[in-house]
Amino acid sequence: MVKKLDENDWPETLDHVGWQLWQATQRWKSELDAGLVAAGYPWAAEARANIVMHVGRAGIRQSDLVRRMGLSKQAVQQLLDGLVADGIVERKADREDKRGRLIVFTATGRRMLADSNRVKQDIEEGYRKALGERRFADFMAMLRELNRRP
Amino acid sequence: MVKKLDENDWPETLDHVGWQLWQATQRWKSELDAGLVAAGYPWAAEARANIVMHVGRAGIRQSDLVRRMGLSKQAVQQLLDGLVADGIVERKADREDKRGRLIVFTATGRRMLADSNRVKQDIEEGYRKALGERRFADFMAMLRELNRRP
DNA sequence: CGCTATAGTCAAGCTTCTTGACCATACATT
DNA sequence: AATGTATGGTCAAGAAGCTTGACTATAGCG
Repeated sequence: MVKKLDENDWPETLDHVGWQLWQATQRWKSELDAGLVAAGYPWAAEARANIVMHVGRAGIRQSDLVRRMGLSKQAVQQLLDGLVADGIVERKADREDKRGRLIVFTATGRRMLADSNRVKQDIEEGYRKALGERRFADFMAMLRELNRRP
Repeated sequence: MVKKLDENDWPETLDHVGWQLWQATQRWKSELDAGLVAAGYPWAAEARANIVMHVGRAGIRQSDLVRRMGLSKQAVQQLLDGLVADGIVERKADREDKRGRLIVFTATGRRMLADSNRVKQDIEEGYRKALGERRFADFMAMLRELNRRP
């Protein structure tokens, strides 16, 4: 008979904020991936898809992407190469800085943005249902507070 | 003059649960890494360090690690190889299942576990201070609720 | 003007994780 | 007991993801 591990059998070290946060994030990400794959973006689970959520209607600077994502600029560059090849974004010259490149959505990209917003709303809906409107609002407020700390 | 992006200038798509969760998790992880590096484990930021927090005093099955970490069994195996080489854990035969291998801490590993628990408590202390005891408890409760959903 | 910081590119390589093929033990069915 | 299938683990090869190093071009400051 194989010993079955149950909830209380796990090592005591495990129940801390970090683990709970990690689990929640993993879960959110995999729900997003599943939703986008279902919406017709089979590569949604790949690394370059992470960039999409950082590009707004106004476009974003490559160097700002680097800061937001916590990756090297070369990594971001490579991920962007992929998205450009997919026809999701394109690099435009930045008028205010000749060194810069502005990343903007193509028509396909705008469609994907809309789709992914829809998926995100669906996921969030699940959170609201689980916690209730009021507590969900509190939850978000606390997350923002934690992330804003110096 | 380079255009400076401020808080309100970010694309509207960004302020969702997933992003906040991702940020919080990243931050927690990097605080843990920094703490462990400071405590004398220079490889704390590397992938194999993630395993340590899953090994309790009683040890854990390799296959249970696989389930908990969301990686392939081969990946877990490789990470474990690293930890064994570091002298942090060892593989023992599992008496209840001759196929299984039990991952247990060495003396060095137990020391690291203690150190990392200390670091985690310090980090959590920061969260408690930021939110207050009461709200932090709520926060954890909500995280657990979200993670327990079917 | 010259100096330093910033934005981006190209190339090479390491780390991390995956897939595929495989062996041994366990468990269920008959 | 005999057989089939699921589970636990290993070995090997390779793809994905990210890094470091070396370089070019523009910006901004003294």
